[in-house]
Amino acid sequence: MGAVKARRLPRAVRERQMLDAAVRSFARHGYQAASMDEIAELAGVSKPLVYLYLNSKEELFTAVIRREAQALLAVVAEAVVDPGAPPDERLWAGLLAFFTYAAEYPDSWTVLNRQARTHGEPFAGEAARMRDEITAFVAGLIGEASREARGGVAITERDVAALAQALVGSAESLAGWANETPGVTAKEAAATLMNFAWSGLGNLMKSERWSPR
Amino acid sequence: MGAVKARRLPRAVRERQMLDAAVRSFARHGYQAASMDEIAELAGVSKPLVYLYLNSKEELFTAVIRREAQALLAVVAEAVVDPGAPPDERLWAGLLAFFTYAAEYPDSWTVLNRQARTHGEPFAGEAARMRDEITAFVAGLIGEASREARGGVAITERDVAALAQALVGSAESLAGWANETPGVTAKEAAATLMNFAWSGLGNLMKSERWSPR
Amino acid sequence: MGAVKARRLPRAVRERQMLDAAVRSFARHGYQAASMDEIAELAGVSKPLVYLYLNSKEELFTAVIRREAQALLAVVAEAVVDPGAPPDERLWAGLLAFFTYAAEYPDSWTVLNRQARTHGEPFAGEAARMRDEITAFVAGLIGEASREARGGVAITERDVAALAQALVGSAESLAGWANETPGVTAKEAAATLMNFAWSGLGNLMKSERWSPR
Amino acid sequence: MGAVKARRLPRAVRERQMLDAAVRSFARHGYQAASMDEIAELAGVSKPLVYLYLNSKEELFTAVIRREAQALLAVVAEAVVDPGAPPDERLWAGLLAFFTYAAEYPDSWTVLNRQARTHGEPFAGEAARMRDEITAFVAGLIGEASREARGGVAITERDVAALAQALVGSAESLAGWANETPGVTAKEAAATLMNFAWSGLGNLMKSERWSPR
DNA sequence: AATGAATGAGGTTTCATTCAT
DNA sequence: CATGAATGAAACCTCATTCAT
Repeated sequence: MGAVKARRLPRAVRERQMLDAAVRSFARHGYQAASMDEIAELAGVSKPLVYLYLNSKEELFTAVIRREAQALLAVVAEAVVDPGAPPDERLWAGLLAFFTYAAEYPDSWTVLNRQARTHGEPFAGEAARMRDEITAFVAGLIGEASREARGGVAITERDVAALAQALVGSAESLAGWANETPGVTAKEAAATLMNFAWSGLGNLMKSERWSPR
Repeated sequence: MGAVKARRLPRAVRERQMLDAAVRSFARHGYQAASMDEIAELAGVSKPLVYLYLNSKEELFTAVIRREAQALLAVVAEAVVDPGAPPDERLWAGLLAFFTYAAEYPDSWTVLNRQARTHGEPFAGEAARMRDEITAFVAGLIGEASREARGGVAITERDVAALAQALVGSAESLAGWANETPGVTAKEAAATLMNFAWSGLGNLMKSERWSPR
Repeated sequence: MGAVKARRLPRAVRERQMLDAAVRSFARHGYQAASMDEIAELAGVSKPLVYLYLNSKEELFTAVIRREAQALLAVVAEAVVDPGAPPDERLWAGLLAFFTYAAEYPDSWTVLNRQARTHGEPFAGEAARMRDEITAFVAGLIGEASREARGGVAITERDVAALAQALVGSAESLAGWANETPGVTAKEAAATLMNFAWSGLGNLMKSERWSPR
Repeated sequence: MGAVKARRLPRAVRERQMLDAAVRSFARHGYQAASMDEIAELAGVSKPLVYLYLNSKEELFTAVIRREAQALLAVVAEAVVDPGAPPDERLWAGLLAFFTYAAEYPDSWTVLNRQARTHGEPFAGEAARMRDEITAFVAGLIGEASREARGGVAITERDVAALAQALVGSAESLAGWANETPGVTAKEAAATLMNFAWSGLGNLMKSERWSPR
């Protein structure tokens, strides 16, 4: 009567169902507006079971953020794994992987980029950790490129950090735009960003700087 | 000496106090977690007065978003007003105004950039309207620059839109980073972004494009 | 600006406006749902003035009931004033006056018949007083008729009271029905009731009683 | 000994308790003045459970009206079930059942006759449906009697409707009077009404009509 | 392993009523 | 005389969370 009952599933399976449901719910309604009732129903289990496995709404959200962050990081890390490749190719691979992920799992991306960062501690911290990791990776690439660019001036570490922030921000913004603009592929978004960013970085390193007046 | 408690103020004054309080509260806790109780207390009035003037939590948040969006737009618009100036100088002026605003009114910026966009309709739409306006302005500058760059290849409208998204995203990201990194000035953030972005755009127009492999 | 200001009217006039507004509001929304705000606005005055003159919502409602009850009683009393006329003609005149009043002032009738009786003390008591007066008058007529009917059996006082209740209830019900059935006149309603009631009473007095089995 | 507090009852039982409590509360205070807090307490449960099962105050009141209307209708219908009996005996049985119900469940009767009809849509409509059903049944009996009365004049359908309204109004009024007058039995009230009404109807059919002047 | 039954705590909203001019 | 400004109190409703089976 009612839903088909799938009883006695192993814990790991049940937990995955719950986290999947939670991702959807948190992405659509936000942390506060998402209700444990809806999540349990989406997951096809009763509420007490959610509590038995995930303990509280806060822990559930944290678990969601952690899992999704790991997934995104894994996808990107896998793409950029070749340490011998030149930095621009590694950046390209990473961007492609990132835009593909954002397009393929929009709820996951929404949770990471919007909900987690918007709803204070401890969620923001959890999300920041992942973002920092990506930013640090990007900063590494920029530093690498700057060291390879002979004859250029040195770039301070803070400059590198700032540039990485800018690049990551571009990617985040483009991901949102790509997701809501019909017909924009991950590849196209990545290409736009490479053109925009890498040339700018290149000039920077050749010390062709822009200055006011 | 100095009224400790100023009672019977005219409506306009009270409304401003309430909106100020609401900006703080929404920025710190988010739309849902902010309580009308706290907002009323921050504003130094009773809850019913907030409802008498602003009608509901939703309308209050909407009013906040509208007021803050207007304020940000006004500041930027004022900075870029000179239509005779070259596009890079106008962009520079706009960025400087923007980073200054974000640094000076971090709660306002948080509400616009995080809370409004994260909490669904009708708030997201209200915030999107403002962001679109800024993005359109940036796109205008990019288009202008592209037309001035002789010998370059044409840039499609979608390219321009994408680049504007990227640039705006960079600015948003840098604003957040500047606000939480001690010692970073608005001018510095703006300079980083100009170097990063404008040169990239310049190369783009000279059709020095990056392409994979 | 806004409403035309009619200032400095004599108190009696203002009070009448307020009571008129209150009758409408109480009839339409009921005692609780009617708001002092709406009543003040309907009356074209500010809320504090309502309180200055009528003191509280409860007193306002009481004043309304009293005024309307007086008005209805006055109308009926005026109709049945001729003490020399036979009881059936006096009843007829009273019914006609009553149905006419209910049709002409439906809000007043609603307040008296529904709202006052439904909302507990002290309102129910106030309305009961008026209803009792009418019922007593009807009982008087019945008693009179019964004494005139020679050869009949005596009717106990309680029978008379019960019959008066029945007759008054018929009238109340018919008034509601007449008001919501298009094309039914006060005269028609009164005629139906006379036919129904007076003959029944007549038979009763001739002791042609109905009994079960 | 004997569970002082019976916890974890099945839903159906709890729902009944809640409806019972609501009948009491609505009868005593009216729809608006009755508080969900009091109803929950009367029912011996917490407020959230009331909402879980009945959804809202409005739905609760509607459910109450429906249940009580069904109960009253059922009682009356059961009494008049014999279609072979002559109309006066069927009326007598129905009246007896009705007065008995009103005496035995005064809160239910108050809710149906006063509160539901006084508090606007959708409650009034719900109550009107039941009253219309009863009125239609009475009208049927009157029509039946009129057809049986040979030699009389035809009674128009509107006359029949009006007479039914009058008879039902009598019954309502007498029920209230009986309930608040000590020592009046249901049988007595029913007898008074039969004497009053049936003879009047009889005369009507013999066309012994009362007319003014 | 899984759930129907139940609630404490807190949120938004409304309204009669008063103060100070 | 008249009112704009202001509030205490209480209502409806929701939700994360737990108990008992």
